[in-house]
Amino acid sequence: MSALSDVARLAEVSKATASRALSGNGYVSEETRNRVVSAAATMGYVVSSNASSLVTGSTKNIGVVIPHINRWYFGEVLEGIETSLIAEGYDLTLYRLSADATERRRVAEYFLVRKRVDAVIAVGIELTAHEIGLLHSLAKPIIGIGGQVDGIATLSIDDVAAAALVTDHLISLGHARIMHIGGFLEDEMDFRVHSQRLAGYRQAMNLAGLPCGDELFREAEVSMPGGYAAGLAILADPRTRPSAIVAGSDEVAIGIIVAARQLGIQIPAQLSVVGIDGHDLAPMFGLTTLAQNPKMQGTMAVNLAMDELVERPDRSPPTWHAYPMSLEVRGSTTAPSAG
Amino acid sequence: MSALSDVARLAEVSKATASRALSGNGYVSEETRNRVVSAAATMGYVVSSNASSLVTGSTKNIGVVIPHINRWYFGEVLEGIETSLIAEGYDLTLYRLSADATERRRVAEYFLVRKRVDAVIAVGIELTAHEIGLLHSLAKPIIGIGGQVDGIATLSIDDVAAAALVTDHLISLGHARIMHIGGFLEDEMDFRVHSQRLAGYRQAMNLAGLPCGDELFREAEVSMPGGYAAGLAILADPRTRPSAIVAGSDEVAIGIIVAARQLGIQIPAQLSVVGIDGHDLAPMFGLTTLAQNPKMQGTMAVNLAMDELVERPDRSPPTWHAYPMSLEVRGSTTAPSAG
DNA sequence: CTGAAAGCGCTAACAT
DNA sequence: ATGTTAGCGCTTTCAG
Repeated sequence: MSALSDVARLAEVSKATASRALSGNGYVSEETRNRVVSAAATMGYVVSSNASSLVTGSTKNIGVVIPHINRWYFGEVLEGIETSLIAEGYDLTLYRLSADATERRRVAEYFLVRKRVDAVIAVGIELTAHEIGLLHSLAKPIIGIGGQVDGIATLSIDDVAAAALVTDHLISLGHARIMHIGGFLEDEMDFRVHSQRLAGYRQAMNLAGLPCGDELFREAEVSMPGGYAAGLAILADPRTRPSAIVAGSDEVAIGIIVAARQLGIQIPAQLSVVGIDGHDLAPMFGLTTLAQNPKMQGTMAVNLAMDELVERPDRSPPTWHAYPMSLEVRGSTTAPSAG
Repeated sequence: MSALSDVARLAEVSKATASRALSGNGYVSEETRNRVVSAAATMGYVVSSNASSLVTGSTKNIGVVIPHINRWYFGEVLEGIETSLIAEGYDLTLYRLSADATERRRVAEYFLVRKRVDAVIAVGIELTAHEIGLLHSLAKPIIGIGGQVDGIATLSIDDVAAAALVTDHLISLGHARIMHIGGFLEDEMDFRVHSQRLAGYRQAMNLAGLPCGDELFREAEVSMPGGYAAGLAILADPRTRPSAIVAGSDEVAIGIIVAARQLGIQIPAQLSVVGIDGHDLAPMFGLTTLAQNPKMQGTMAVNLAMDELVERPDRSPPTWHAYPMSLEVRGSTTAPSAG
């Protein structure tokens, strides 16, 4: 496990010159550089990031805090982050944050603060003022994905508008009895995504003068089995069945579709279902969805983090970054046979 | 950003004593320890892992190398790893390894060697002899999940036996025309999982004296859309349609089921499908599967890594770890109406 | 039980 | 353009 001093000795230069030659900081003659580089190569030398970080203060490592790994949206975001980070020469240290308050404190106060990371990307997690203060006091950039938080730059779609958009789509097809099956409103971790989508649905329904009371809303676990269970429960009775459903997420929507098909309900002839996300399984299930690109969100978050790292290592006023991708309804839903 | 010296000053002890009090190494009187600990608490002191690692050589960080993040199996394994690692007080640095050789080299030789990690867990990736030699020469434990590799401890199911088991299950139900839809055999990253499962299928078919030629095998992308596309292509023509399918993975199996249902094929009356994995969506799609528990595999890999870290920091002969969980067929498939 | 001192491997002034 | 020097923040002998 050779050290810089070994390389320097072999190349017959000082440690300082070897360091400059390898890192590219400072003047080194072409010839010495070559000598050092090839010396390093023959010895299989790689810098100790610990030693380097200790003196420079930069770790070339970014912490990603995320509530789930194996849910489609989060997996996509994570992949996007990973790809962009590697391309920038950064490592990614992963912290899955559960809803458990104790564990959360531990991650925030202990793991993230150990000088391990240069910046933090929080996905789908509404950081507390205390957590943000902590990171801010360490002059560590924080980027949020999936919602808005005071004091930090965040990247998100407008969930209210998105839900309103898909609801409008169903209304324009002539549906009148439209249900919303969304996520549990008390899910404490996220950026109120579920309640905002519910609000968007209700906003569109109210504007159209259509009913959207509690009997037309149901909470489900944000997953295919969650949507499936809700679908079975709701669609079994033909008399109370809605003609269309706005699902809180594509995973829920797909679960509903599977349940509907199992009950012998024709889609879209007897039931229209729309979701939000742009899940790659949407075409396979004939799902109409409002497409966003979570992988791209991950990439953008990395870019944002890089900007903050480079341009404002000192704290300056935070910016709100609206998610600039265009959202468009993908897939089509024919008009209902019975309104 | 207080340092140990600040804590020491506040507690009116030396840096050495403060270090001992906080880390628990060495003798410190109860009273001094309390003084130091409370001083640290009031200052919000957290050790610099860089400085600490630099002198101890241990990073309390484990590198996880994985080919995909957003595929069910890999996501589950990753979650298991993450949970267990956090519980052990370790961080997890994530490296997604693509099939691209250049990128792979870079990750292996650069990222993993920078003294950032104490050990490596490779999931679904067949490390090359060179890569293993590299890690070995650094005395870094490596654990593999999902296959076997000479020279390192690995955790895996017996893919041949698993595929034979589900195939036998179909044979015992009276099926004679059984197809296998598996992954691309040339997928260079993995531990030959696909070819081993194909071998297991053929072994069982041969033993039963049933045909299993090339016309009964088809490669598909290991995903739901991959299985869906293969299913549509294969099941469209009733004359060539098999009565049962052994899918290479549950995701493929679910894709096939969705395709079959879309084609109006009754499952299991007209077609039986079995998979391997124990996907949590299996019940929802009425899929019979051979259950393993990838999340548990992740946990076990962490335990294994911990053992190696603690018990043999020096290199000693590697062990093969067969995956000890019992595999059982879950779900049921009724007998075929037409053999 | 506690303190002084050395040094992990590197980078960044400061000299030359 | 290169070398010398002084730490980065911590752990760990070695004394006491």
